Amino acid sequence: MSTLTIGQVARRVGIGIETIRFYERKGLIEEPPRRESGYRQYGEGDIERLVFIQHAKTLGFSLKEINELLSIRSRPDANSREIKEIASAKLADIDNKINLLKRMQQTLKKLVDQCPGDGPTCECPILEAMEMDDNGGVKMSD
Amino acid sequence: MSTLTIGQVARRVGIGIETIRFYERKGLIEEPPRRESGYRQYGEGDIERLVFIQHAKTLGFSLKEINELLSIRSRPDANSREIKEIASAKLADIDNKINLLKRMQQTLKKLVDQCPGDGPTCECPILEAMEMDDNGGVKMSD
DNA sequence: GTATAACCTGTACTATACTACAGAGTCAAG
DNA sequence: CTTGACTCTGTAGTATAGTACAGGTTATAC
Repeated sequence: MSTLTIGQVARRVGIGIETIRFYERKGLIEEPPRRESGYRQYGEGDIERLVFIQHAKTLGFSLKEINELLSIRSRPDANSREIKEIASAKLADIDNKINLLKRMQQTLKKLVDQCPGDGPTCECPILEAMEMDDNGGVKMSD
Repeated sequence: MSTLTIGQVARRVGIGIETIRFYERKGLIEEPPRRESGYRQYGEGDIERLVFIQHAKTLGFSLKEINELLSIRSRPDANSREIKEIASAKLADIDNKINLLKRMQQTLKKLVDQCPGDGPTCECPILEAMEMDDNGGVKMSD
């Protein structure tokens, strides 16, 4: 079985060398065997694991959560219910983030539309909204 | 004119004392005058400024951006166009974040729906999606 | 045989937004 | 006058996810 150096792995996965060592320190990937020189020796399994990490990241999982997913994945008696629960929680998480952002979007869009985009800032509805204690028709709280 | 201690300000605005000092260090609020003892003396203007900061935060502005908004606000010759530009940029920013999250949401929802929530993890479509190099109908890239 | 590319460890720094002390001094109530 | 609450400065830690060296060793190409 051929082995890969850290640089080859980095290029194949499309991440930085430092990132791989960082993941190792974080326990996301195992410490690989070393050559006599101390150089890390990786195999195809490490590539797969790193690709898994990248994919999980694009789905919104944090490194901590990815670590959990990985340890479930490597437990032979693991049930897919465990994975589904984590994924569902993440989905709820994403829903909440979207809702929060949508509220921000709505409020801000209203203010931007109201702003003439010219004239003194003392009449700017955007600033006014942020200055006001009780608010002129625009909700500011979460 | 009455003055307020940092603790009184913190209570009125609903933030921590340390946060106020942190904002001072960051230049978001000015260094207030001091009593002979060294105690900070705040006025109503400081309360308003801190409330402004809180409101801007709920609209999604970072402290750096809030600093910009504040400095524009305090410039007498400032034009509301400057504010509108910053707000529009932030709005575009929020739109992008929402779109990214929506893509995550879609992909993840599909996977969660496909997962039986029982059985071995080797058959879990969520894990499979993250493992695969080329993907089984589910897009993983941004 | 030498140049240089790649690798090693360890530490420190980036950004964001706080939060938590320690140790000392001050203020207000009883 | 004492006690406890409050405030001061300065430093360090939290979480997240890396990135960037310095200084030294090893591998590889010519």
